Amino acid sequence: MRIQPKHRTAKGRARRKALLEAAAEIFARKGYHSTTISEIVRTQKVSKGIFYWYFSSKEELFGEILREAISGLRRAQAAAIEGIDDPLERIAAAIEASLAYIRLNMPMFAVFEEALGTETFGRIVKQGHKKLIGDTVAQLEEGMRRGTVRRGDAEMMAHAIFGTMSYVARFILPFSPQPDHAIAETVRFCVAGISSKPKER
Amino acid sequence: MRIQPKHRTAKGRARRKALLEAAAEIFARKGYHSTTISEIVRTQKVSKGIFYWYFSSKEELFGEILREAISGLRRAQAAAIEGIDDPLERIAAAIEASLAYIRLNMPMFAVFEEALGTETFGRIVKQGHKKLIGDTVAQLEEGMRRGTVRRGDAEMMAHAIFGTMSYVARFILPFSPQPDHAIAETVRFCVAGISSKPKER
Amino acid sequence: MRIQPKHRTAKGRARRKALLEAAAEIFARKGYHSTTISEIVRTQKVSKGIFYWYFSSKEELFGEILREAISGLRRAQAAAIEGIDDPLERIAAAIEASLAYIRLNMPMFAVFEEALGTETFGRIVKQGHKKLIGDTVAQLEEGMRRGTVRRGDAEMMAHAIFGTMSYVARFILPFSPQPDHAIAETVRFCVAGISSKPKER
Amino acid sequence: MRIQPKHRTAKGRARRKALLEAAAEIFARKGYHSTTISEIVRTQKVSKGIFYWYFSSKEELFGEILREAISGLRRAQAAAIEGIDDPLERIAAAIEASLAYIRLNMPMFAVFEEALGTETFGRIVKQGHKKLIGDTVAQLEEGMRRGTVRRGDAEMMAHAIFGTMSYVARFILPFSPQPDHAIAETVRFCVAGISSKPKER
DNA sequence: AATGAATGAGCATTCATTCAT
DNA sequence: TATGAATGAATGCTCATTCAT
Repeated sequence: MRIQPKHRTAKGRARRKALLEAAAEIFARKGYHSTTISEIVRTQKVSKGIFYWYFSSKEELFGEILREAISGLRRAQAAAIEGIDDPLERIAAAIEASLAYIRLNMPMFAVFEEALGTETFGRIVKQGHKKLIGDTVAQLEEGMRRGTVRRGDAEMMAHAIFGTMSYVARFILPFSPQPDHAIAETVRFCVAGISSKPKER
Repeated sequence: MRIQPKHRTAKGRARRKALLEAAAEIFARKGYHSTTISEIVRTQKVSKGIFYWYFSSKEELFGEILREAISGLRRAQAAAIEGIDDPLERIAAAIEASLAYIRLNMPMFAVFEEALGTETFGRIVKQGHKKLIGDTVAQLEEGMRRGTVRRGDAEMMAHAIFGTMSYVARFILPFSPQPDHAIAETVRFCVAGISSKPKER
Repeated sequence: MRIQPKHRTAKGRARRKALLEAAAEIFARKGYHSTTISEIVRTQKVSKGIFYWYFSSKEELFGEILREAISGLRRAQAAAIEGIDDPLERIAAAIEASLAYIRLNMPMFAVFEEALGTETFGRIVKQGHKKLIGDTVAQLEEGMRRGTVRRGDAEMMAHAIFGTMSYVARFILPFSPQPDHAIAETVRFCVAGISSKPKER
Repeated sequence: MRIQPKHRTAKGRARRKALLEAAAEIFARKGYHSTTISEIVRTQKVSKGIFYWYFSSKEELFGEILREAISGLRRAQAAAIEGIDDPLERIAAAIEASLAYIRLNMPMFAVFEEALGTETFGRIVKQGHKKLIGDTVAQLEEGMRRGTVRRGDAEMMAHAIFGTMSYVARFILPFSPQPDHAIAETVRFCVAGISSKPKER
């Protein structure tokens, strides 16, 4: 996929980044199909041709954005759980961090579903997905061993958490007047859903 | 929006329905943009012109499918909770019924996200959404009053439930070797997330 | 390649034929690459979209023209030699008929060379070529058996005849003030090149 | 047409030559239109801008290659006939030399036809053509005077010879397992086609 | 009701050429 | 000389929609 070792000058790198970010924003707002190269370059006031100097196709661009979004999320989660010992708390922290990350950095997540349906992007999304789920499953199993997480199908739990999280990030947070409250409630819901202890936390 | 006052004959109604169902199937499989009128009519071996005799536009067709999917889901939920008294159990039953319904009847749900992003369909989906959430909120509040549901933001809980549910329906059920297990685990997760009692159910 | 059993009405068939002929003429004049769909449809004063109702691509169109040109030439040759017994005379008649055919019906032959170089069309041209050469080789071998054609590499002779012929058709006939003279001279040259007898004919 | 008065340094001249040769090879392989400046410069690992330092346009570059190919052919022919007295033998020698020359030095000849069709290059090719034909006509007329070449239209004979030759060079030699045999057969065919004597040579 | 034909705006992509450094 | 960046016109093709019959 990576063919060209170009884009050497600072100006070039800046332009590429600007195009990438503009594209991410428009993709997030309109979806893959409704986003046109024309619109992307128009926001940067450059010619259409230059797009193809920096990206080999619309498809490749979208793939890059997708991959970056996923790996950014994983990094955010990894950073959030560092130094926390209890698996339940790690999961809570990861959820919180994920929601914050998605909210701040990536309206892009909205396009995941559309991408999932396609031949080309489905694989990318599914791969990222699998990794994210795997991360959570590891925590859950550790929690079950320690007794803080109720016994059950760890993978299904991870999916449920992910589903809740991605839904809230996309449909609630962007419109919520008190996003922090929404985040806290979501964490509470998920933790209650997997905890072995009565309620509370 | 436009309710066609035509299509009086039985043959006409049958044709319209056939087109609608063919369209739903293709939309679900390929998404809104990648579905073409050409393909829809091809499956029915009719000319493209005839499509515009039965539907005024691609948009209108999709809207109709969307609305039907949502109202079908609501009907399924309503039927499922009938005769059950405890709100927690009603919710559990509704989740179960919803998952079953989506699984059987509506790959269409996969296109919701794509629709949400658009100017035109976003409203439709959001409206249906609001109703579905409202249904659940009513149950939750009743449960809080009765003490079976833990105190908290009922709307956020409803959202969390809906998020989990729609995620599982789309990404887990279609690929799961034991869908019934997946449904049961999902119900368990959600109920645990809102229940005021220790664990169980 | 043939997918659609459409183009059913007389008007449709007429339009397709008109587009095909217009395309053949422009291809012949400008070559494959320099011919645009825009120009083809412009000559018929129809929209660009309609081109794709009748042809699935520029490539397919060109292939069809190519195949038709080749098979037309073979038919012309076959018709010309009918009823002639002596192989040498058959060849002479075939050359004459070919030149006449190409001159009248097919400036298209000019594009053969361009086509030969391409991945896609090379095969088509080569196939037709092979058949045409095979036809001539058969005559030559018969002539060698009967003693009217000098012994030698029949295939190379056939190639030489074909080369002379196609060159004359493309570069001489279109500009010659006396095409019949040019045709006669070409026949004379080829016959002399393969004949076993002194000069004459 | 434009003779560049620059490119004084040895390095510059070398670069120009390298680009020219790379271009010739690609033109020959892919044809004029399918050859891009990008590809040409890529083979030399230089930037696209530099191309326009050495050549004023793609067109000019191609014209230069065309002219060089033609004059090279004429030189090869002239060298081949030197010291031979009989016109028939001179022609035979010229054909042989031409075929060898084209085979070794110039896959470029394949692009002649494509060039012929264009406004811009047609003139160049035709001019070179005329000279080559003129050379042969002179020999033929001398041969007719001396009685070794049969009476007839010398120009048409020259064309026929050229046609055979260019066809063989392009379509037979590159694929022939015994090119020398093919060359000999071609010479035999042409000589027989113009000779006044029975057969032989 | 139904069809084949037709439209036209729009899209991703390519490429010869020019420019600033 | 040399480069990476930029331009802009053009191209093949798609597709929702309309029309004449």
